Amino acid sequence: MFELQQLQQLIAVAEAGTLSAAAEKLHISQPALSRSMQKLEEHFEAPLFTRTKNRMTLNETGLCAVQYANHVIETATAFDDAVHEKIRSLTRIAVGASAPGPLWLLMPQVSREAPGMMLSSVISENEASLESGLKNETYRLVLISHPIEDTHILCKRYTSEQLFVSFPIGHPLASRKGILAKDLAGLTMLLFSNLGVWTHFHERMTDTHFILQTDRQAFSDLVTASVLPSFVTNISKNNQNPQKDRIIVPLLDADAKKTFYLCARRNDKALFDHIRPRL
Amino acid sequence: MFELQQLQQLIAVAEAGTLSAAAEKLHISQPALSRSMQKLEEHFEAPLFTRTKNRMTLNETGLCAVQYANHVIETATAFDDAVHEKIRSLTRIAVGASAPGPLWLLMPQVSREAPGMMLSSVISENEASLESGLKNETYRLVLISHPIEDTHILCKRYTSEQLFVSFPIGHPLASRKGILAKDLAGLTMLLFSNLGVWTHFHERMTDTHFILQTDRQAFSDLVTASVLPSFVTNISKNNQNPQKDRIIVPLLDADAKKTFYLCARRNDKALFDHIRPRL
DNA sequence: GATTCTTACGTCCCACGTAATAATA
DNA sequence: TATTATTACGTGGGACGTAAGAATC
Repeated sequence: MFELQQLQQLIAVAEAGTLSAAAEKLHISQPALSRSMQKLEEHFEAPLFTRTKNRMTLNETGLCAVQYANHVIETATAFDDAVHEKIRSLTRIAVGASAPGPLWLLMPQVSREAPGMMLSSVISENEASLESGLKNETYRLVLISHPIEDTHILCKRYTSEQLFVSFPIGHPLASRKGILAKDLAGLTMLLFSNLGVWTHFHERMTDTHFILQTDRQAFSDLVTASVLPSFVTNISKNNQNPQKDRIIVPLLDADAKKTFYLCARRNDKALFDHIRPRL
Repeated sequence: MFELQQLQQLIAVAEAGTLSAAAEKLHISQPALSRSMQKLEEHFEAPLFTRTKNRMTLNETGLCAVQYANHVIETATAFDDAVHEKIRSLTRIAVGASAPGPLWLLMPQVSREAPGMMLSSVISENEASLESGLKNETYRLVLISHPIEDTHILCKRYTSEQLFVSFPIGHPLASRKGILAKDLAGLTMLLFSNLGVWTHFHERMTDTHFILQTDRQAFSDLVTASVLPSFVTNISKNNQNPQKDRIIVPLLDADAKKTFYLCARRNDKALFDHIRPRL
């Protein structure tokens, strides 16, 4: 049987036009490539090139072979990719979530339940894409703010997250027992980006000015260093170093509290069951 | 890149169940196969088998790989076949004819015009299949008893063939200047098989008894040795050793004379034009 | 003379088979 | 004990690169 390498070389020669150029592209010597093509011709017991003394051109057979060779290489590459992807899917747990907070709770638990596995996570405000990502095996676990009704999907309440506003001591609103989003009109606030579905909450607050920070550490430093109010949740309060000199006031709007659901495919029941809700 | 051979080996292992059995089937040693599979695993940087001390079983990745590997091998085999077929079609001239006589005239001409090419010929009474065979490149040349009207097909009168009956000297009908098929009613005749469209002629002669001979030499010997009448044509007269002690009488039926047309695809004009009609 | 392909030649690596090892049924 | 897979080891063939040759532009 011929070798895949020979087909790749044949294609390279067809693309480069000359043996020399193809050999250079393939990082082998011209004689090596010459012999390799001769071997291929021996295999087929027919010439693939018309040869003059210092020129080699694909003949009709060769052109036909190049066409098919491309197809073979494509198939072989697809094989390679598919197996690698299979391996990745068996050694990696991808988690999708529509908010960072619940994800902070979940990831350590997954890590504990699946030691040695590579973990990756994605935050997206698009819960429909997370749901379809779960179904098409892009994600093994998904956290979203509504349950999925589907016989192939396992789903349970995982945790709830409540928004607060963090004011510096002495801020006019710091003394309130609770406030509404509209009370923040006219203020300038610090906002961490990539907040998943929470994005929808502050998108409605068109009268408040937000300074967006994409870097988590920079955001944290800014909060401590400035007197600007920022958002906090019941989860982020516990997961980050506590902010001194700050008063936390709950947001009373209906959509300032969300329940997140953990979802997995039915065939992943073992992993799903091992992960305890954090209510 | 991995090797096609490794994929074939992987498939063999999957089918055989054990390395030993697969190695035997592949005519290589167990250690060689063991190492080859290890190489494949190295390539993927992941195990394809679950191993106990004296047992090797495909794991989920391996099973997945086997599936895809089958597809790759199929594609590679198709490539091999396609190129070989291309080579065959470029080194062989297949001729289809609806009668042996005109073919006897044609083949030496083709041989002279295409030296070094492999020649093959088929005789068929089904002229429609010959025509479609020409169009789908099964045949490069076709001889049939009617012209083809098609812009993609070249067609010209090639030769005519006239039937005679060969009688031994002294036969009651031997003195006739000409006879009709119905005059042969009640006689027993020698008939060579595989006569293409001429088959239709003697199929109508239900009152004549035919002794069929499939072997050309045996037929010839029988004609010389027996006193039975047989068919002859203007072409076979010249192409075979002349029959001593025989009188030849022309058949006067309308369909005892046929004109044969040489047909080729338009893109084959060079070959077509080089072949002179034999009228 | 520069380019291009082929042939010749020497080298080195790799894949093989044999043999030995280890574990299991 | 027979079967099965892996490891160790020595060998031979093959593919490579360098160098030389031949022909063309």
